[in-house]
Amino acid sequence: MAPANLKDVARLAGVHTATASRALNERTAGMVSPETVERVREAADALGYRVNRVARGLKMRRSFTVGMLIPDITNPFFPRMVRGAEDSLHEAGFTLVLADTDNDPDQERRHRDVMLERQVDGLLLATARRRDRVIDALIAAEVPFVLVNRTVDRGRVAAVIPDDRAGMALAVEHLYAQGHRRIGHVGGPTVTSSGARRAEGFLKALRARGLEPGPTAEAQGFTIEAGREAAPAVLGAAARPSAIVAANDLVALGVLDAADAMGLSCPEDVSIIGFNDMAFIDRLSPPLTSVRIDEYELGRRAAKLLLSLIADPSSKRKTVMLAPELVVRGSTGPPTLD
Amino acid sequence: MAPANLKDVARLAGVHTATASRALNERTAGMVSPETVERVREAADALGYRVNRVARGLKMRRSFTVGMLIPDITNPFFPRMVRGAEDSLHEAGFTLVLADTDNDPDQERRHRDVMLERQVDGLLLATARRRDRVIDALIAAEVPFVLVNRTVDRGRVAAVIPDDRAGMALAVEHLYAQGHRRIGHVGGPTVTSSGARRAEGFLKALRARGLEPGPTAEAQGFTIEAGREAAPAVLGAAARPSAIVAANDLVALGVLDAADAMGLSCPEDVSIIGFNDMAFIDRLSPPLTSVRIDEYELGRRAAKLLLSLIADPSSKRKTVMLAPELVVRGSTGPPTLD
DNA sequence: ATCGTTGGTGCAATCGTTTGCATGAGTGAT
DNA sequence: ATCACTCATGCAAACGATTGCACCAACGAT
Repeated sequence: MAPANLKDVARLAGVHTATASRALNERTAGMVSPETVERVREAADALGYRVNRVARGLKMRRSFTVGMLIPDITNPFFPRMVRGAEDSLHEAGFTLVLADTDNDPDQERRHRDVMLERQVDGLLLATARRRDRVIDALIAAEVPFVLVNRTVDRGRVAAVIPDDRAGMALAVEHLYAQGHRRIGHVGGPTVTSSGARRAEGFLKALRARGLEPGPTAEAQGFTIEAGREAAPAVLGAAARPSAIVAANDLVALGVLDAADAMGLSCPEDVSIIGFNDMAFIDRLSPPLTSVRIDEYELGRRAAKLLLSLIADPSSKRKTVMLAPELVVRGSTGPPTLD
Repeated sequence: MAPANLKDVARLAGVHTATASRALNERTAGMVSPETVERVREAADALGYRVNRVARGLKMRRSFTVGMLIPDITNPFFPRMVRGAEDSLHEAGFTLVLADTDNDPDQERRHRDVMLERQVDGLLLATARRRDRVIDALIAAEVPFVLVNRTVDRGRVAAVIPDDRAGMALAVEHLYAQGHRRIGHVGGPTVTSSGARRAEGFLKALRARGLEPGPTAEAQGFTIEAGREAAPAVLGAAARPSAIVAANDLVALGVLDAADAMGLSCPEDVSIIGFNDMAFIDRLSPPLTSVRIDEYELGRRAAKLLLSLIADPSSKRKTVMLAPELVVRGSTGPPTLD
């Protein structure tokens, strides 16, 4: 037996579908007499009526659905972010559609298109590159969207990102205070704002302390693997740094692996700092000192921003920066004198 | 300017919308002359036409959308599962709608309803309890669904779960081989099939070796916190076990914490085995010995099963069990003689 | 008694597709 | 030349809701 529709409810209640629709809708129930509302509600209950949101969406040209594109849910950085977004979305009656893109522009494009075809009311993107054609097209099409974690170089866009430069300053300051003077950096891909801004922030913080820039390298991705590959260039530099700031926690783990492979131990031979303070990073050996970003809040704020953009498309696109916080653990310590 | 619809395309190509629809659809393009198909395609390209899947879904009574309910994406067990499901779904042209329920039946019910209102073609549930009203309703409504990771006690349902009993046998055998004779268990909530089956499997494996059942306790959830709270009952038993098998990795971490708090070290004073072999569990200190479950495969198989159920609703509901594998690491070792 | 107002309801169009059926042109067999 | 078919296309009715507008009854004010 097919599920009941509005017409069935209306027939049972002895009213027109228009009246039934109004009676069932919070916003319009005031137009209908209280007795009728009651009668319609009873009929709906009796039939187990549930509104068909697809039909409603077609008519209202609003799907109450938001798409979210992330590189990879399997990367422990993202789940908290997704959860933050999901929670505020649900609170507002929206549904989340999720897709992973593996940082592949083709996949991003494809998923973006499918989501638009599904008439999502807006998009949450954690996949931005500094120059991003996928995003340019979104701007051109005037689709409401908010960038999360990463942003683009130019154009007024809505974004919620960590204060990357401030985070790097915290990291460098901590190492400086512990006595480190030769500090290296294993950065992330500079095609992303996180990679670029963190590298900049690192250099700026060094300069602020009057230190020479230490050896740096660029990891090809924000992954353990990429960190492992990039690290030797820094660890093996002529004047080996006594400390390394990594672009994020996964890269830091890669650096840790590389150090291990070179027979260097952490923090005795080299201190290492990560970025994000991912889940479980505190239980590794050694527990990683990291620049904490509230990932949940990142997602939550982005969703809220998107909702306001959807409600009022003419509202100002703004970039929100979340303040980082340093969490000191076992992977950093004073340099060994030599 | 509103995005182009089929009528616009048809007008530009000089044909009826029906013809345009057929021309653009792979399946029906054969009904239309090749020249017309070409003309319609060009018109569609020129206008940047994208099909409105909401409208299509309404007409076809198929949304090509699948809902997935999980307890909490933030729990490192789930991301790989979600990813597995997502990948096979996308491959088949379906979209994934995700929701977290925090193991709260009310939330499960609410999300289930919203998803049905959104006309999802089927549901993937990682939230099952052994007796589950939410699921009973799904059966009654004849909605295609597949359970993942956990299943229900009765009724023919489609499910993809790990072979919990076999997994526990692997764990117990390993400990036995290392010389352990007094083995305890910190189980998960027995309202779930995982909790119940693993506890059963544990006892059965002991009996198979002719061992007395060691001390056991039931954690209130599959979390570190719950493991920490339940562990003392086992660790503090009159005859302290030399090894403990935990219901999953998070519970194992809780047990580890509790042991630590009691001044016991692992694996010297007590060996600990987890279940699932979650991401990063190999990098903790000590690296956890665990019963490996292929989480990605769990999600992938469940999605495939669901797709076949959607394609043919009358097809047989079957339970697929995935074989576990033991991964031995630093948290287990021979018992210390005393 | 008349008129304007208000409140409740119904009518019908509409959102953008898909699809069963009708139609008409062209083709080949008889 | 006729008939039966096939092929390509158009027509119009859905799918299940929402909503602007029209309508009508009741009511209070003058």
